[in-house]
Amino acid sequence: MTEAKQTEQRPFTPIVQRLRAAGLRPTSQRLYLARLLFEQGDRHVTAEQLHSEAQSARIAVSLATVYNTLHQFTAAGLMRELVIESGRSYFDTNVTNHHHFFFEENGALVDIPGENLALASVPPPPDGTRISRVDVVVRVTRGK
Amino acid sequence: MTEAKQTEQRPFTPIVQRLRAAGLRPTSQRLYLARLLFEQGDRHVTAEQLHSEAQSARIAVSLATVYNTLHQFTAAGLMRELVIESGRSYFDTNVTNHHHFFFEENGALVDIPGENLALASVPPPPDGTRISRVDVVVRVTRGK
DNA sequence: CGGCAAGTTTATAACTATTCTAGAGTTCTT
DNA sequence: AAGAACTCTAGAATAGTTATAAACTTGCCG
Repeated sequence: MTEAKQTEQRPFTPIVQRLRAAGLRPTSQRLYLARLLFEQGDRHVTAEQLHSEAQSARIAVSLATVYNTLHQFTAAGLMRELVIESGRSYFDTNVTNHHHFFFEENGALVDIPGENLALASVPPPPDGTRISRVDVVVRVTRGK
Repeated sequence: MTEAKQTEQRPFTPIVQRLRAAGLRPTSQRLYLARLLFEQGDRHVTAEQLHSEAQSARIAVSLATVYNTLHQFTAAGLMRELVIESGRSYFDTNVTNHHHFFFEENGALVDIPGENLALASVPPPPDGTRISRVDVVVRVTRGK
């Protein structure tokens, strides 16, 4: 069994390190969720989506843990939370500078790389404050 | 009573017309809410806020009606709905082209006039779609 | 005006996404 | 190996919002 465990665990190594660096214990739930999140390119998921994806993959993890984990990953800077529609939060695995297309008909999100959308001028933040982030959402609908 | 009613009703006239133009019957609930919304400059309110404001002003209107009214006004183009934080919607009485500062510490919203924030380039929308709106949220925190 | 159809309001129940709770289980350190 | 700290979980609780169905208004027609 030791052998099987090792080959199974090898892909976790880099993730274990990311979690440790973020001050999070590498529990099995976090590791499995991290793999779902970070090993297939940039993703935009809701907690419910990720939970049912985990279920399908036979990963035993409760919905509460999915929420906790998404928030911890977000706090650690591994993800970013996006709120676009009332009633649900998306979590984005792409934490580089970028923006989004939002498809109003089906709620889908697609990245717009930072270099494809330029802000010519942003007004100075009010006194005593600083800009923590600028979010641009380009809403699109079906139509000519 | 007729006299008092008339002087009291006069300020409603322009609003009555706006509602009629939008295909909405000018009921007393809609008229009172419209006055709260449109007679004090640009506003960003949540349904709960508007409801308690109405209560303070001794306007008998249920929370359900506040929600209905805000949605109807939004559908009629008199307002715009903004979603920035999970769990609550803001309704904005300013429907001209503009964006927002969002104060992360207290959830306040402040308008940025359209001419103060320029988008140098927006990528073309995916095939078969068109841009219905671009929302820019500049998040600010307390700090130097 | 009188009265009917269509539209509106309301209290309340229902719902959805999310957070909380407290006890059981896991991980880390020594 | 053992205790402390942390984490997970089922289920209850919460918040904001939407649905329901009955009562009430409004607009319209004669």
